Amino acid sequence: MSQRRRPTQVDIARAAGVSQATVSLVVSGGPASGQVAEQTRRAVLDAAAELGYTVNAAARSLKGGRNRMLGLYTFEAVFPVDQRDFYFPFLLGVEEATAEFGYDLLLFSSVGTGKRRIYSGGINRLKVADGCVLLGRHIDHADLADLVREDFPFVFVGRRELPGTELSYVAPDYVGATRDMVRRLTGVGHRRLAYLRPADHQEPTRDREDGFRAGLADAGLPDQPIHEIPDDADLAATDARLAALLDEWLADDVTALLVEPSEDDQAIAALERVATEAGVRIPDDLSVALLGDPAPSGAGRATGRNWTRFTLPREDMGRAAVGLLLELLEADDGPRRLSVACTAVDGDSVGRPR
Amino acid sequence: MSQRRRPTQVDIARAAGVSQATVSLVVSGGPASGQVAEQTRRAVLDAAAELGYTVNAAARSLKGGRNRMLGLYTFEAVFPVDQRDFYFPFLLGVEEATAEFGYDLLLFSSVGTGKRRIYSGGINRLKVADGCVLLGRHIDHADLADLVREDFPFVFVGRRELPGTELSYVAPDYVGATRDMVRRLTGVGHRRLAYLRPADHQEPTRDREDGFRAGLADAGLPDQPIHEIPDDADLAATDARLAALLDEWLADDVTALLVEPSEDDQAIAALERVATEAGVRIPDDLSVALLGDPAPSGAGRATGRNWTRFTLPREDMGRAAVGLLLELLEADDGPRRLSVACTAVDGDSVGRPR
DNA sequence: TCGGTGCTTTAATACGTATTAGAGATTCTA
DNA sequence: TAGAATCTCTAATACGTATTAAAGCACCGA
Repeated sequence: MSQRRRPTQVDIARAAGVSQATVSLVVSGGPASGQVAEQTRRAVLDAAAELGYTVNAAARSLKGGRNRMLGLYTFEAVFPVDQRDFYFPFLLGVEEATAEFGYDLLLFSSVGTGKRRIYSGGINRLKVADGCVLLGRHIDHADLADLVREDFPFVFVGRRELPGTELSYVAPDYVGATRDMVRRLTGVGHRRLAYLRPADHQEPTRDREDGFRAGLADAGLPDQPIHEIPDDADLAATDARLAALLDEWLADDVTALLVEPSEDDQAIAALERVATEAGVRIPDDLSVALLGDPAPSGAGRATGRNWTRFTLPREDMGRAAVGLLLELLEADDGPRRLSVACTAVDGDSVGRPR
Repeated sequence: MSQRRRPTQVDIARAAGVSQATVSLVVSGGPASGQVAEQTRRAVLDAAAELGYTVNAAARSLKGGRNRMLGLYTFEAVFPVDQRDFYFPFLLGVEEATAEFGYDLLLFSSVGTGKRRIYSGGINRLKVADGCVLLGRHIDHADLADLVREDFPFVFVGRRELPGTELSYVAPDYVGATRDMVRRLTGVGHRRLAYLRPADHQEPTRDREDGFRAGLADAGLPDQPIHEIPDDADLAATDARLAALLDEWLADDVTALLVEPSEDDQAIAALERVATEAGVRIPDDLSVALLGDPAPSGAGRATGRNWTRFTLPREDMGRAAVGLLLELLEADDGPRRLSVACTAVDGDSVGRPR
């Protein structure tokens, strides 16, 4: 009646009067499946149906080395409230693509990992999955080095560089998106543009700068001013700096401004404040476009303004990362990179030049 | 340097000059772990760290050990757009609690499983996890029976009954929530209440009825009318039926109505239509409270009205399910049940009696 | 010195599957 | 009709782990 134990291939074999190997041949439907006589095949299938046989995933993985599981490792907690909105689309894309390909998704909790312990915690857990998608800003470089050294297949969401190695990642096409944004501004008549970026000079920032220059070149315009906002300055200092810049721009007939959002969006909030104070209306007196999404909990969102910007194709990036990872599993012949187009968002912060 | 194959306990054993069994004792940290000499333990740990050892989940499950992984199996896709809002909080709760207890979460993709195929898919994948949280409305009873028969630890989100067995689940406290809602209505002066429920007579429906009666008893009121709305009727029929009921209630001096949301919320939409047509204003002429959340994509939400209702503590339920599951893993001594309190939501569909 | 007593380690085994070399049986070829 | 070719099936094995009975060892009391 109700067995305590699930029926195995051995049970089926006994019932059908064949060997376990034959059962395996029939049910796994592998390449050698055709060599089984129709009559035998039928007997096995009948017995399997009769006993309610199902394959044991653990055993199959053990034998084959693959688990048909993809991991998602996040360097920060994905779910906490203030991050939820930002990370969810990535998660969504990863989950959908994973399911589509018939894999299961293993979410690794980095929460409370604190110290890296080899067995229970730490990066090694990842390896129960066939490969891993990595998500999050604040990478533990030691962990990352471990993964690379051990030749574990993984794909980053977002561009990552590790000196001396080639990582696989899916990155937004910041160059193209920025170029398009410039094109859009010049398209409505702007001829003097300024560009405001955080002080730290990572790749995403450099890419946007390249896009900025390319956009200007497209429009046959000369290079235009690029300004930095220190990330760690206090509010007052930021305001003062921006006020000075604003004067400079107005004096210089700048009619449009590109701003790269930083992690806290201080600059964006400050800009809104300073402009209001100086009687400069956006977009009437100055068009402003953001080169990316305002920070999820940052001031840029808090202002309530619907900024003209481009937005990360987060879901697509998640999906693409899974695709890349599966390629990597298929043939581990080197790192994979992929650029995904950003989506332009019409806001109300861009108009025609005065 | 970078091995192609993942190091196993045998590799560690060789490196540390001990046996595989010793390695297993050290790294699995089981009950007999203390019997290993400190010096040996250290040697093993060092070798493991050196080689980057990680346990093979498949092998461990096959053997019957624990993985510190909890599964989340959904009978429908959790993420598809139209369900996203509804299921997400459960997922959130499950994920948070899982992480809190230091487990990882394995999301099983039921997507595309369609027919239960004997070989690749099916319910048995679940067993790579230590236990499983089950989520979703449309259960495959055969799958469920399998799980029970095999004595696999799982906890349902939502009350489930399987004839002949005792399942573990976390369920909303419909009795208490309904009782509170009645109390609230009688508290503001209502003395004649009516109760509208779908035709199918599942436990959740029965619970609410019990709560209704209890609430009436609390207020010292006699039993009040209970009406059914057939679930499969067409729109016109539903409208006609409701119109008739509305007349009846008004003639009977009913001032407040309790409605149990059904899967498609036809009744709620119909109620709004019929009331408008008859010139009956909600809540001025008739107070209406929902005994639960309107269906995620149903008409009840579409009306745009902010119904006074109670809402499922979805996140709490997810968390509680994980807690129960961990208890179950600790001591498999029988099914566990838990009731979670619902949250009252102030809407604008309830007022004082006319 | 001998048997006993903790203490530490190991050999052996089972879990359920996929694969491979080859064994039997049957049919084809010359 | 012998030998080759073909068709079916099976025995044996490996995958990596947890568990258990027992082995080895040092130390102790008698």
